[in-house]
Amino acid sequence: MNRPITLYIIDDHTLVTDGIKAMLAGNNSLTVAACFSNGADFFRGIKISQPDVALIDIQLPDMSGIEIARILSETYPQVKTLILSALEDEASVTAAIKSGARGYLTKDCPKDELIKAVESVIAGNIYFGEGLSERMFKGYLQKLTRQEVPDESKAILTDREKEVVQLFAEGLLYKQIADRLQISIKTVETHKANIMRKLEIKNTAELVKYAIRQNLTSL
Amino acid sequence: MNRPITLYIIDDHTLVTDGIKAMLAGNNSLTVAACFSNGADFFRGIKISQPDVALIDIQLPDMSGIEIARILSETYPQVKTLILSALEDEASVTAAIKSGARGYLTKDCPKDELIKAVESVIAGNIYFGEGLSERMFKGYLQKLTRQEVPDESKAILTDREKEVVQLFAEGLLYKQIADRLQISIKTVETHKANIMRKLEIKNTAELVKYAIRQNLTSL
DNA sequence: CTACACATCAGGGTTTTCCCTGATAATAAG
DNA sequence: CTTATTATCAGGGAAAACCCTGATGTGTAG
Repeated sequence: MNRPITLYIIDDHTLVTDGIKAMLAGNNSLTVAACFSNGADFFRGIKISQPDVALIDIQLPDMSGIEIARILSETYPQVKTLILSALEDEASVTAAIKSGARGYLTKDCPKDELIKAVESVIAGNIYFGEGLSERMFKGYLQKLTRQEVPDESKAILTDREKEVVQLFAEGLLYKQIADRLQISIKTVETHKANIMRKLEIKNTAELVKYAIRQNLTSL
Repeated sequence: MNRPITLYIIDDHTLVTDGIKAMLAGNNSLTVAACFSNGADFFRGIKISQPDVALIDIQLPDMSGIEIARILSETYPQVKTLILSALEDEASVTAAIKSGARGYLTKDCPKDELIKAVESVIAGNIYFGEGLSERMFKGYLQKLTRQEVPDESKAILTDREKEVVQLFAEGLLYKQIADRLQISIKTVETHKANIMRKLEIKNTAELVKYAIRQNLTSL
């Protein structure tokens, strides 16, 4: 028999990691080598030994799973990464692939799919849950080759723009932001417009949510 | 040996439900009788047969776990409810207890804690994860008995106002909200003003954050 | 019956935001 | 040296949001 496939899980929800471990307990072709609850711990761990596959939750306390996948694909390209997410929005999926991940699983996938996904990426394939593969992947590939996918995880915003986002997310008015940053209202307007264009969002509510996701403001 | 404790799980993440099922597979004092991925299915199921404990995720596609707990405590008070959440903010915890839930577990709790929690609520206790019990519960009790703290979880908002909050948090304009709710812009203005006064907030950013905390909109 | 909360709406004015078309300077990259 | 990016700013008008005062009908609890 072959050496079992080793798996690292990066997820801060013990119930999820324990659950996966329990599910794979009887499976001797797949073993959970280690679990990490945040990015920092994971990177410490991977220096010591590398798994075949890393199953990474997208939402982590210290950094985004996408960011981890990106770094991982550069530093340990032989480690296949699978992104695990509660959501299934196109932006996250495309961001996941752009980051170098080999697959995208939602937490509401059937348990068999997890095993299938792991075996699939080990075999060198890219795996997406069910209908997702066809529905999104083709369209995505077209976009990818043309470099026109806006990738939130990469945060194309400049430092100044991030400051502005943060202050908007704190609820400040244009005038107040202008005073705080010692610039004119017009400049704040320009920044806001640029931010909205870059993030492809249309209202302040989305801006606030973006700021929260990026840890620019607290909930 | 006693009849095993029966458990219903309400969570739309199959990985979580399957995980818990797998974890409890070898435990014969506790069995997962059924899993539901949304509130509607759950209420259909509970009409047929009632479990001892319902483990309810706070974020569900059709309604809040808090709302389910509230209804459940009124219609089937003998069913003990445990709220399962990814977050651990005070507002959610207090909301959980006010809704009639007997305990609050975060998804990053150790697996033993789940069993402990279930056994604890069956024994008639109220269970909170670790430090949470002392850190929050006492303060909460004080608030409850004195009714003098503006308690966000109490959500003094009317149903109509919650609808308005939700739509604002989705980024809709006054006009769009008016159209959606089939009322005039002036009425939307009134609702917004009342909401802001009640919540003691001064800007839309805070409103969005409130909506997110209350699960009225997604991040 | 009488409050009280709730949801509805109006007029009218002020403030803020949004949108458009511009411009300038500094700095970095090619 | 040219080009791109970033950060800065202006004018002017349209749209939206905000603020204040006030009103009506419908329930519901005492």
